[in-house]
Amino acid sequence: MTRARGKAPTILDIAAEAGVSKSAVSRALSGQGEVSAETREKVERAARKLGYVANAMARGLVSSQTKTVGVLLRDMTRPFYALLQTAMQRAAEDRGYQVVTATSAADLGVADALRALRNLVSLQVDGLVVSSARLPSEEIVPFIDRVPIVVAGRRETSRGITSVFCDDADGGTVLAEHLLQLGHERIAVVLADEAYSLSQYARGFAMVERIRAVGKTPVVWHVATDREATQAITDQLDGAGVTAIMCPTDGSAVDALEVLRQRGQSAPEDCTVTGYDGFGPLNTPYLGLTTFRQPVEEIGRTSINLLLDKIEGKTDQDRLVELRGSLIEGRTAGRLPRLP
Amino acid sequence: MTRARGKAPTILDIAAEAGVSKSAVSRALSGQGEVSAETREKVERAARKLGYVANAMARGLVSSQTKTVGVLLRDMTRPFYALLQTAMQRAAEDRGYQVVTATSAADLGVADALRALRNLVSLQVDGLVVSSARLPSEEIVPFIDRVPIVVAGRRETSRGITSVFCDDADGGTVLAEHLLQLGHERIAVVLADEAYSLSQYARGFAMVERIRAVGKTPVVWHVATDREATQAITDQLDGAGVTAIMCPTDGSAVDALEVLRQRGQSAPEDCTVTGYDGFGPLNTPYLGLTTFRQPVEEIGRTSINLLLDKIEGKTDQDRLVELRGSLIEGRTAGRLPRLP
DNA sequence: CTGTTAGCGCCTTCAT
DNA sequence: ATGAAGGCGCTAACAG
Repeated sequence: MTRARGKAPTILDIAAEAGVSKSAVSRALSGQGEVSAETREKVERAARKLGYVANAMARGLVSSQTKTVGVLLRDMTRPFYALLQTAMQRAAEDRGYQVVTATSAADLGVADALRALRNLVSLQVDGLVVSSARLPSEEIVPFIDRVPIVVAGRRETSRGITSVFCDDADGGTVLAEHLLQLGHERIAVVLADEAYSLSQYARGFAMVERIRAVGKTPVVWHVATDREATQAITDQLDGAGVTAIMCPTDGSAVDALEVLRQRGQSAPEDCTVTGYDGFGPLNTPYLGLTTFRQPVEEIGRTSINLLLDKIEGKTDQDRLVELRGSLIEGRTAGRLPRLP
Repeated sequence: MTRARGKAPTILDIAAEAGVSKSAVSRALSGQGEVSAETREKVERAARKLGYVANAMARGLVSSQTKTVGVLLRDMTRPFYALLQTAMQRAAEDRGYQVVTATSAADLGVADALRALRNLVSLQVDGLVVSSARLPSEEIVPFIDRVPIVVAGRRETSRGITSVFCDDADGGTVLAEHLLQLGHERIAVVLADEAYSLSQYARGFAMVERIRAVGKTPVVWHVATDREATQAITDQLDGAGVTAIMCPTDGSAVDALEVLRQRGQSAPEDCTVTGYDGFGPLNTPYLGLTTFRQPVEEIGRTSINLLLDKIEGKTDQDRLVELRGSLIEGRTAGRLPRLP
């Protein structure tokens, strides 16, 4: 029942049209090898006329390089990954590579991630950027001697893997320090489960550590994921006597603000609230979140550049690149407010 | 300088390892054709042992179908496209297809979009979903008899193209009607340029129309893009005497709220504000935006399903699928407030 | 049920 | 500078 689709023209069709051999066409179109100006001209006209588009499969099959890098992302609906993707795309494009992205709809489970990874490898990508805080490194290792790999967004020390990530400990420490400077004595930290996100856990852990380091006792509210912050805060805010709530993401910080709002309270008058991320739609002056900005774009750009350097043999070294973010002083954190 | 990368094993290696012919291997691994349980067993063991991953290029070259659909998106940093991507990914996965996404970093210009489109075609995708409100249909047409195409997010009437989109006129009308019901007499509409976004323009236009239809005069503030709403509102709010501002997106609605906040005002007490989209991080009860929700997930899912139906020859018909969203009554719109 | 054979579209020596 | 020929890894007819 399908409408007859015109078979895509091949170099043979062009060769016939232009009255030259297929190798001449190949040379003219790929830019490799010598061709006379006249031949090139004829070939190009024929190609345009027939609407020729090279078959990347056939090309990749013989040349065993596809000028394509595979990117495995955890979940595109999170601004972090969306921005990462965009930054990578741009960086790759600048160096003449194409990006093929694989994601699972929801959070990528290990099995899904592996399948996606195999698909990418199957597509003969020249390199791989893996950014899925959940995929254990053991699963990645089997691929490292088949294709260069860069892990983005988390520290990865396996031999043969370069990783680019943000120093979560630094961010958590800086934020906690900021609140301590503001005079807060009793601070709640919403701590996400390690299994859910290494990064969220790391930054929260650093906050806790920093608060302890100055002799104060943090109030730790464990949550499975940052999306459950609302529930945790609602349940435990009363009587906790905290003057500040530190959240693992900007999204959960907004949730915290909502809990306060429902009680007729607001930040920072009644309680200080901090987030973490500093990008995306929530990064708006209207909300004015006090948060820590992750250098997403830089992570993306750096990842791609290091990967392409590896692919092109410009370097043989694995590296650990740790990027730092910066504190954003918004309006949701203030000096120690009156205690209830 | 590159570390020697182990050549990927081919079916020949597996055939040797398993002691069978390469076609037996092909049959066993691809699931096509009959194979004895014993052979299959041997082959699978060998494949696992050697870490075999099929070469999608070779496979696609001969079978001329790749079980891959290409998706061209305008800009991944916008939640709309990110969510669309995710929904498509999920739908495709459910039917055994892989999604290859192409985007430009910034807004996809026509030239970029075309290049990306060619790349996708070059990869021999079995079908294409195009979602770039800017790419003129003339540019798409040349591809329609090479590969099935679905346009997502905008109405497209060219022969051979199925399109799935949201009824922006309906959304704009519903929102405007809502405000009129609330008693607003003088309403500002922030209208984005048609060249920038057909959708944003269409919904704004519908708002204007609806307001006129009941004999009132809308105050139209033209902007090049929704991202410039802050400037436009700041410049023109004073003395405009409006009691409500209708914005083309939720992002710009938040910008409007910020303009009010800087004047010590707020919605809906001093001025009603509405957005448009109803998804992503801004869709949070804390903001409580009165807005119109676009059925992004549904657009994505439907697009993929229609595309795959076309690919698999289940249908030969082009369709125009118009989906409807729904009004979200938040807290930023209220009854006619006191006039200043 | 299995092995043999012929390409898929392209690039790449090798002659010319 | 150009054409002829071989093969990349795989599937899909064929025979057996």
